[in-house]
Amino acid sequence: MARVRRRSDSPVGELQEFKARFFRALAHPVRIRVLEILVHGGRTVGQLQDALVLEQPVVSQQLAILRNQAIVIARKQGLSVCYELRDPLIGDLLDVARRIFSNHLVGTHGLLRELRRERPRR
Amino acid sequence: MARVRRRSDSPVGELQEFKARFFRALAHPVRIRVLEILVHGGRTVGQLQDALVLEQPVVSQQLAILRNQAIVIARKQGLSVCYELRDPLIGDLLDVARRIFSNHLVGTHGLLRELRRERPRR
DNA sequence: TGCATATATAGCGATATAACGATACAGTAG
DNA sequence: CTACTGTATCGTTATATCGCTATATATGCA
Repeated sequence: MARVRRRSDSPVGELQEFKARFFRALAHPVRIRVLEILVHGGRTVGQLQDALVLEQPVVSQQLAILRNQAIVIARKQGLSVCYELRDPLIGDLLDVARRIFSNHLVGTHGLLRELRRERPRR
Repeated sequence: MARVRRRSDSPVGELQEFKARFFRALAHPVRIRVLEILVHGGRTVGQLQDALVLEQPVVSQQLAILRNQAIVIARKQGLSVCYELRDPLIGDLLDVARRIFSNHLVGTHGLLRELRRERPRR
């Protein structure tokens, strides 16, 4: 059965590929945590390393992925490198995501309590 | 050099794993496109198939992934199955993402023009 | 120059995800 | 029951990502 295609129906294209790469960059627990920390301001690699309790190469590697998608930017300051969000909207994105999880997790995991503990920004 | 950990520094945990799984479900061009369509209302698999110009198993498979993360829900209506967003906030999430891309793409790809063409919802 | 600190990248095995074709299942009609 | 339509799942191969270790770069200082 041949279906009729409306003008507004557009197939999957380059723009969706681009967006998918962006979301893929967010799709890792360490990178999520990094962004949650950077929402509160810039941090050096060493500071992130301590906060995350991870080996240095792990942190640098994940930061490189975020850098490649221009989600964070790096500023050299002396011997260390300070990372920050390229766009504060990233914080908004995480907030919306948190609200979605909050709606969804009601009654399911004990994760909900932990989620509630995360304070809304500002 | 031993660094001091602040009380507010928490390592990567289960909650971040959960969030990462969520973003990973978004991290695919077909799934992005599906959600962009579902923002405007429920669609059957066949309707999505036509809009996306893809084989049926491809569409079902991607829908299954979105279903597993409870991003969409399925309602049977007669012979066909209608999918819709579980939470309208998903649309908000895509909007914020679009604004981030818009900031970022200025002057880079010709993708920007295509992005601008996407009308804000409501 | 030589050394220490801070960060970045490379190499590699294990695992996961993607793409694609074939097939199975569910509901309705006859 | 059989056949048909709409949807879901399976199986396989190709590719990408992860986690880890070793190593490389870059900067500051003696």
